[in-house]
Amino acid sequence: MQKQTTIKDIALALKVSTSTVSRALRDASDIKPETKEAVKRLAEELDYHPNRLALSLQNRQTNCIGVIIPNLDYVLATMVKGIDEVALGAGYTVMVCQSDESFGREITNTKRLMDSLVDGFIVSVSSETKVYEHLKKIEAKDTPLVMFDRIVPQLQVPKVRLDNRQGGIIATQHLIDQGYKKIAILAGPANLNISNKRLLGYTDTLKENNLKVNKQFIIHCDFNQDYAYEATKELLAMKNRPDAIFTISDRMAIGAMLAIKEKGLRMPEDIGLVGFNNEPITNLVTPKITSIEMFAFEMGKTAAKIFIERLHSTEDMSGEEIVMQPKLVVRESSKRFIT
Amino acid sequence: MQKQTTIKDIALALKVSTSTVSRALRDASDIKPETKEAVKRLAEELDYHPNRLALSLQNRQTNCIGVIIPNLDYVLATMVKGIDEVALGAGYTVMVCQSDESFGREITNTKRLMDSLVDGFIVSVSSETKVYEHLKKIEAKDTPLVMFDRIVPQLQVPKVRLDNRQGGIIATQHLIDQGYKKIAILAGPANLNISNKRLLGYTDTLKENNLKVNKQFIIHCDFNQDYAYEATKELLAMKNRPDAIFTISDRMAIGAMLAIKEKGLRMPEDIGLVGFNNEPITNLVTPKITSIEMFAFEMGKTAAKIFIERLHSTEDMSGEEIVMQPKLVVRESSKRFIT
DNA sequence: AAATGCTCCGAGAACGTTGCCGGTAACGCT
DNA sequence: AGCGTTACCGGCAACGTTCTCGGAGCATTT
Repeated sequence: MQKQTTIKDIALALKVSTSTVSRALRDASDIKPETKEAVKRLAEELDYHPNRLALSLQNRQTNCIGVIIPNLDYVLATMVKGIDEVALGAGYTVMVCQSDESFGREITNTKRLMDSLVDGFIVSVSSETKVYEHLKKIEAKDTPLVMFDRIVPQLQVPKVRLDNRQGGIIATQHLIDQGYKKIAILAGPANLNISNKRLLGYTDTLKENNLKVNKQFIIHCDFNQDYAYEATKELLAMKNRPDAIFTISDRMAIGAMLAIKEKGLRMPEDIGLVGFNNEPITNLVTPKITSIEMFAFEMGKTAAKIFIERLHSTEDMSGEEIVMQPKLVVRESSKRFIT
Repeated sequence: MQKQTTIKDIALALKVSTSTVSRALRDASDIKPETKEAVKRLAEELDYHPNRLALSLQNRQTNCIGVIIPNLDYVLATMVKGIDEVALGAGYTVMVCQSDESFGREITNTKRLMDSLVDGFIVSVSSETKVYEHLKKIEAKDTPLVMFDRIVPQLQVPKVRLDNRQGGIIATQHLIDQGYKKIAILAGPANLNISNKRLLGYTDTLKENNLKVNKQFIIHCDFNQDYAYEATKELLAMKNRPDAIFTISDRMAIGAMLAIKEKGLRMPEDIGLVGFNNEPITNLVTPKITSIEMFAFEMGKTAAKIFIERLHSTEDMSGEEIVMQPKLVVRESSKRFIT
């Protein structure tokens, strides 16, 4: 394709060896100032750029980070931005690959990047991922791997995650404090750790408050507005319907909201609603939706920092786990009492 | 870092040459079936993966596409998804780099990827980009470059874009048809082509309908909810305020909506509002916002297709320009009459 | 019996760069 | 005069892969 100018071209033109050119360009010692100047001038003139491929092949590092994420929704995009910021600052380029919530594509992506294209991975698993051989293989090859947000607890790698149980707790406790008694939860995919931890926070809080845990009120469904809409319709059709719904994402909260409105119920009077992620949209719909802030940008930055630390440190960091605290943001959809 | 198994390891173990191993792995001819089998078995056993770096260095192609985008909002994320889909299918990996609307970072990103890391670029410029030397340099080096969405007309490269003028026309004509007479426009950054083309459609349509173009009603501001909010407040504070606002993005429409609501005006009765992009949020707020669908996913797919075509074709494609037609989606914020 | 053809394989160069080693010249010191 | 030191530079190997070329060994043809 393109005829790149190489170190050889410069060497030939200046009648010196490639070694000398290399030295000059790298500001190494052992070089006469005049030669250095001449080389640099010609390099500038010919618009020389070092071939990163050759460099990487030689010193076995690419200065690239592979970021595998399930999609590019608001939260993930924000996290990626955080990763990007730190990575760029540290001289790394990130390769973002979406698995599109597909296990198969997650595997394809990791495999492709594994072949010496990246120095390591920052991963958040897809909702389909139930088996982790591809991730184990990464660490088995001594390639740094850091997980964030949708982590896999049983893997011995550094992790950055939200205190999801705590998120479930503060959401549920808030609803209870507002006088709701029959609280349903739209939990995410059952094999996702974040789902289960938020669900755990929910059940624990119910028990804590001596409220019955009703299995019918626990619904697992995809992170998807439409599924949430359907699930909510079913919930509301019950003879003994819930008087509050806690959804594990804002997208699902939107779906729930649509179903609630369609049914003609008022929020927060007839039914309470709490989402998760604190996306901007929660502040724009009517009623505004109470949600849980998870500091996505910070989480992305932290993940990248940990990754770079892992990359340069020789000691074992597999136990490292950074847990961020969520924060309740109360809005109209659940505020019955003035507190 | 990791001790990769190479073709050499296999050769050594099997007491054959690396050439033979290479042949076996590539299913080349000139190889005895038994040898091939043996090599393949051992490769499997040792979990051999070819070093993409070495391959790329050798045949001067990386099978990577550099995608430079200004941010990762809904529209761009959707486009990236489209690019991803086509690229993956064609055996390419994409490197997504956000310039974060910063000219400096756009340059950094292109430079970094230029150094033999990608086979070419798919680019949408930042809102700060007013000079295009970095993009010219790409094509000067015979590296394929395709622009999409936020294109630069004066560059001789294949382009995929929306018919932005047409978008401006249908939005403005719709408002006129609904009886609005004093239509303001929140245009984007003045140096962005998409802004000016949508603006052009707006002014042309006003003239077409014998309506006066009021310079005070044309406001350039960033693609930003807050700026749009402020700008709208100013518009509404005029003695002779507009009775409709056309914003060049939905994010700006949201900002405008907030200002309108704050002022106590009703949509569509007191004032009409039309956005651009047809993001899901337009359908969720109250009132639902009329918008222009731009088929972002399709545009992403097309850009990737054109890119791959450009990559493999020898003939000049610099004149290629694919123009997609926008579509008006009428919602509550502008519908005064039943049509 | 010699020539030809086929099947299979190895050696070596190349891609662009750096690291290591060695070498030459000039200089100062005993 | 001989030696060590310094400053500067070139040669070569290596990173992992493929490509081109040139065989060796054997069977078939003339």
